Amino acid sequence: MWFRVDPRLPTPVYQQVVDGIKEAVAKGLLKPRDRLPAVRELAMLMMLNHNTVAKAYQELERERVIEVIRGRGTYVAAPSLLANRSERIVKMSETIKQLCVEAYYLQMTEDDLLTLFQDLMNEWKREKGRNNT
Amino acid sequence: MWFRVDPRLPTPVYQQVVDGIKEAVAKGLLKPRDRLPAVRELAMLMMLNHNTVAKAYQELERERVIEVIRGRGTYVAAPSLLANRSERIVKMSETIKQLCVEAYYLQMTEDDLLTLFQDLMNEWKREKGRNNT
Amino acid sequence: MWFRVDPRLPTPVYQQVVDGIKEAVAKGLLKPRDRLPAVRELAMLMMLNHNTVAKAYQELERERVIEVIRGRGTYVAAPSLLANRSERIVKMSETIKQLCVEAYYLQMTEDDLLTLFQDLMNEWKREKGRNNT
Amino acid sequence: MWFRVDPRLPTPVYQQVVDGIKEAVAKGLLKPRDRLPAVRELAMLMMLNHNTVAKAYQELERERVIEVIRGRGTYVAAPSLLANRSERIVKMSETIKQLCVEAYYLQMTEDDLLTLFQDLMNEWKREKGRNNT
DNA sequence: GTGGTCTAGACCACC
DNA sequence: GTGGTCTAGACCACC
Repeated sequence: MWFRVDPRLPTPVYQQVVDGIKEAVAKGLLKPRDRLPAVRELAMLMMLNHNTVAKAYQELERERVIEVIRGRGTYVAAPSLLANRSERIVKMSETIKQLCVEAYYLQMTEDDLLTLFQDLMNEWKREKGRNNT
Repeated sequence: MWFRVDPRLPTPVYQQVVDGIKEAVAKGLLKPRDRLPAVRELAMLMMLNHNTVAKAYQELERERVIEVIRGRGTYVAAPSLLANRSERIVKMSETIKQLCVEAYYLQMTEDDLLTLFQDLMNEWKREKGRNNT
Repeated sequence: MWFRVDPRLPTPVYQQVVDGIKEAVAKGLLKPRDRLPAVRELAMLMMLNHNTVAKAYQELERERVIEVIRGRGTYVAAPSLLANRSERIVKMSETIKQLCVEAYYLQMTEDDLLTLFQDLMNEWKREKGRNNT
Repeated sequence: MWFRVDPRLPTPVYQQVVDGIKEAVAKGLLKPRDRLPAVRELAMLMMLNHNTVAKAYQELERERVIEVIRGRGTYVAAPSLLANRSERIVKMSETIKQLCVEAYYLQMTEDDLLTLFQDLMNEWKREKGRNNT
């Protein structure tokens, strides 16, 4: 499977499934039109109840990450853009602010943070490249 | 007060208090040795149950953000370094990865993200400068 | 074809076929005694499983919208009146009530709703006129 | 209670709860800031499982009809407006179109439909007036 | 007391 | 085979 789930974490299991699949799509491990495992199949593989996986799939469908075709199966959706530019920037800014607070408590300098950020972006880009060829 | 709390958000109220105070400290609005309001005082000001504020203070003390001196009051702690370098990098990397996933779904290019990141870091630095003079 | 079908919608595909054909008949695009495509033909045209189309035709026959004559084909039925006046009013009232609830949440005033209703009724009438000449 | 639920209907029970509460709010039986029964309380009253009611409440929160404050209770939300004018008109038009199709099959004339519509709107207005005084 | 999550297991509509 | 719903019952975090 493309991700793991740990029931001991405070994050609900169904949310971990949502995050895991979103990450796999973002990385290019799952591409638009790819078929996802059936609800009960994924539940079996990950040792979860089918209701938990169903809830994750429903949430992913609501976020337009996947498309559920009843009686047929579940597929990765074509990318779609909902929010406008300014809304997107507000959202990203919020996440970046949290990053800065975290960096403060880990006593990283602004330069350390910027360097780490650039390194990881490059690695991320490379990984996506590998998955797309 | 240095932050706001919204009970309707899915984030627990006590966690919002924790995050708000950590952010105020990171921004320099609250400095080491500054005194925080008493539990019941802050609860009154923010219209919260005092148990909620008490729980937040306990969590902040556990994270060594504040120091509670019984009978004397609650103070912002001097900065301390707990994790070692590699642990710190692992933690930050996890947060940055989440940032990349979020950026993917908002269809931001790597360049847009990097630019936004640099802009916000500069703004953050300026704001800290203002609070420290 | 006189309508479209989207398997991703929560409405079952066979129901979309039923609704589409009923709408085409109501608009006068299909008139009594017009011949409908054979099940497998319509299935091919709309890229559907023939079982799905067969189920839709069965439902339409049950509602007396179409008539299936074995070995001959499928035809739009002559209009017939099943329910009595009071039952009809109860049914329409239920639908109108849902309309009012929806209007409330879209914050439309009664006047806006009435105006929109009258406009659409006129447009509907004109469209039917065009199809009947 | 302000509505009924029938498990034999094809509409899922949790959806009937959603519709029932939305209707009660639209009619003014429930007003902003009113407290709803606790999940388990409503479940008991309506002879449903608490999970079913919880699912309904979550859906209502997503649609911004109610606000859930964890650990405290559930309240009717202040009215909010999300869609813009043209989107709202598109949505209402879709519902009105369905109304016209239904009217055709019940062989109501346009005049009958308009009269019925106006009558029900007046009744609806009166009922809301009663609940608001 | 409040809502949220999860498993187990049954039943159902749809394709 | 596919996803969706529902009950029963347990456990949990939060206020």
